[in-house]
Parts: sequence; structure tokens; C-alpha cells
Amino acid sequence: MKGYLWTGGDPGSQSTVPPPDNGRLAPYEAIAVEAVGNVIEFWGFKRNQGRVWGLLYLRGEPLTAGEIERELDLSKGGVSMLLRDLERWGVIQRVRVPQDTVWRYAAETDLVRMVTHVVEEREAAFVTRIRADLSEARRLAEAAGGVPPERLRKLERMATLAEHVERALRLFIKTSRLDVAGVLGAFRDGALGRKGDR
Amino acid sequence: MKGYLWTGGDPGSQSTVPPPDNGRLAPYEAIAVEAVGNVIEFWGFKRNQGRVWGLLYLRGEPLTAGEIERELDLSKGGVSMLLRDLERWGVIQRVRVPQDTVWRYAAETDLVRMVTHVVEEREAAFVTRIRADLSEARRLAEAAGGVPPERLRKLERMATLAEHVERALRLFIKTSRLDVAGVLGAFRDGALGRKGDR
DNA sequence: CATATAGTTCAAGACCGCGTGAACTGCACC
DNA sequence: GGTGCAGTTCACGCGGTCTTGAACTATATG
Repeated sequence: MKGYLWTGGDPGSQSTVPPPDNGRLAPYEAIAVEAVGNVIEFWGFKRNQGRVWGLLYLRGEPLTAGEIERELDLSKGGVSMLLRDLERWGVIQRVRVPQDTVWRYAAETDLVRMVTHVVEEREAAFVTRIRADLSEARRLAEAAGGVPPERLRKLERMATLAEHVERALRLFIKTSRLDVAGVLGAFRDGALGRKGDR
Repeated sequence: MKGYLWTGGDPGSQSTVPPPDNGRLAPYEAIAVEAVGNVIEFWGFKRNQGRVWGLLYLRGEPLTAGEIERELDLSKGGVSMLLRDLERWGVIQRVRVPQDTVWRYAAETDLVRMVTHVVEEREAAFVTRIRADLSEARRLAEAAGGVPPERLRKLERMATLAEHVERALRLFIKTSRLDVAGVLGAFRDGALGRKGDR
């Protein structure tokens, strides 16, 4: 079992078997949370980052680390790191409820923006690099001499190809942004008691 | 060392240290091959699948498994599996040179088509599934009753979002295809002594 | 100041995918 | 039939990533 909250607690009170994990997530919540987890993983982040954000978003009200830990069955340390990441990305916000001592965390609605942003950076940089490599290869090949022109043509073609993919990629991101903008509008008012400052 | 060709061979003849891997790949070849490897890995395939294809494409003429093994410093078994995969995807072709007993492998020019194809399948199916999950979650939530309408709205929004991402994705693939088509045309004649039958 | 709880950090370990290399099959040639 | 090489299959191990859990710091409370 993972829980780590009641350090000295007597675990035998509720039931002998570790309570089957997700403390109390309603089935529909579990599904939704997993869905977000999958999406986010798909885009190259950690699954659990998505799950945490999903939970926070769905719940609407800020949760404490302990609650997240329990609901999502994660370790204390893990939650801490996940929250830090998400905060750095700007997709959750750390809030302090009046006269309460613990931090709570609330979902920003910018998950999409973050994803497209990061993806943009990552992918674009990557594809650009590839292109550069291929140019370099062609340069080298030319310099070396004795390389059949046939091959030079191939290298050139590969580079061109990369260029085109790059263009398509950028277009995708832009489109995705635009296309999603409308949704985001509606989305935005779903944010709860915090201002969307970023 | 990886080489595995001369089973009973005396490895001491050439030099005491294992010949520094990539048998004879020209620097420019190495770069190009790695570039393809990176791209392909980026799209969720195995890096070495890309490297193999890259080598075959660049070389133009069909190579034997042994040659690939040596040039790319892979194991016999590995090469076999990689080639099988690539052949299944239809991006390389197994050819038998007249009066020669070994198989040789030649690059098809359809790498791009394959990538977009597979990506299409994978991603689209994936995103679709997410959407389905989210709908399901909403259904469950409604059925369960007692779920604040606030939440229902959120679930709905997530689903809508997924839908939009899906649309953008499809568009991307289509664009990429079109955009790349021109290049492919030029590409195509780069294929050597084999018919582009598929 | 002592104690308890919230939060952070990081080494150790679980987990997973890939490639290796050995055993095996198949085929050709002698 | 036997030898040798091309090709396939698969259990194992290596290397990477993610998570855990314990030690540690910070902060509040009596």
C-alpha cells in the first residue's frame, strides 16, 4: 500500500486488506482522470501529471497534497514533485485558504495551452535539428568528394522532406491552437474562484 | 563487440581492439542515418528501424543482412527482426539477386506514407478512445445522480476539447500528406532498380 | 523548546522496452 | 548425409524512466 499520511496510524481499523486504493474516487471520476492521464502521457508528459491535473480540474475546488495523495494513490514524495512540475508549467496554482495552514492546489484551465506550447518547442526544435543534420551531411558529402551525385540528391531530398514536415507541424500547432481557442473560451469560465492571470 | 558474422573466425587478425564499430560508414552517411533514426524514433518507432531504412535508402542498392549488421553495428538477431518489421510495414523490399543465394533488402520510398499511416491509425484511434471514455464518464455521472451540474459541464467540455484535438490531428495528417506529396514525387524517382509496386 | 504535521529531496528499487547472443531451422552445395 | 552459412526465435540482461519511502527542512502550536 502506498498511503503515507497517518504515520503512526493504526491501519487495522477500517479493514484488514489495504483499502482498494483510490480512496473514494467515483467511477466516473476515475474514468475522467485516467483519460486525462492518458492524453497527457500521449503528449510526452508523465501520466500522473495528467491525473493530478484532471482531478483538480474536475473537483473544481482546491485540494491539498494529502487529498491528492489519497485519491490518486500516490506517494507523498511523488505528489510533491508532480505538483511542483505542474506549478512550474503554470497549469495549477498554489492557493492558501484564509486561516488555514496547508497549501491547496487548483487547476488552471490552460492545460491545452501548455501542451501545445511545450509540444511546439520540443517538436519544432527537434525537427529543425534534423534538418540541420541533414544539411550538414550533404555538406560533408560534397566536401569529401567522390560521393556519387545520386547520393547527394538523396540527401537533399531528405532535407527537403524534413522541411516540409516541419511546416506541416507548425501548421498543425497553429490550427490546433485556433481550433481549440473557441473551446477554451467556454472552458475558461469553468475555472473556479481564482482569476485567470497568466 | 556486437559483430556476429564469422562464427569461428579468428578475431585477432585485424586488430586487437574490436574495430571501432561502424565498419566503414562515411561520416556523412553516419549523420544521415542517425537523423533518420531520430525522426523515426520521434514518431514512436524504434530508432534502429529508422537507421536501417536510412542506410538502405541512402545506399540505393540492396544490402544483405550481414552488411547492415556490420555497418550499423547491430546483432544478427536484431537485424533480422528489424528487417521483418520494416518489410511488414512495406517500407523495404526483400529482393533476390539472380544467381545469388542470399536475400538482399532495398528501401521503398514510402517511409513517409508509412509514418503518416501508422501515426494516423495510432493517434486517431487513441484520441477517439479518449473521447469515448469521457462520454462514458459523463454518462455514468448523470446516471449516478447527485453529481453537481458544474461537474457535468466540465466533463462535457473535456470531451469537446478532445474532439477538437482530434479534428486538428486529422487535419495535420492530411496536410502533411499533401504537403509531402510533391516531395514524394521527386522522391520517387530516387528509387533504384526496383519497381514501386505497392 | 518540544512536538506534530506539511512539504521537499534524493538514493534505492520497480518496471519496461530494446537489443543481444545462443540455440535452432532451413537451405545449398559437396 | 554432412558441413557451413543465412535467417529466425526468444530468454535474459542492460539501460532508461518513474515511483517509492525515508531522511530532512520548514512551519505552526501548546
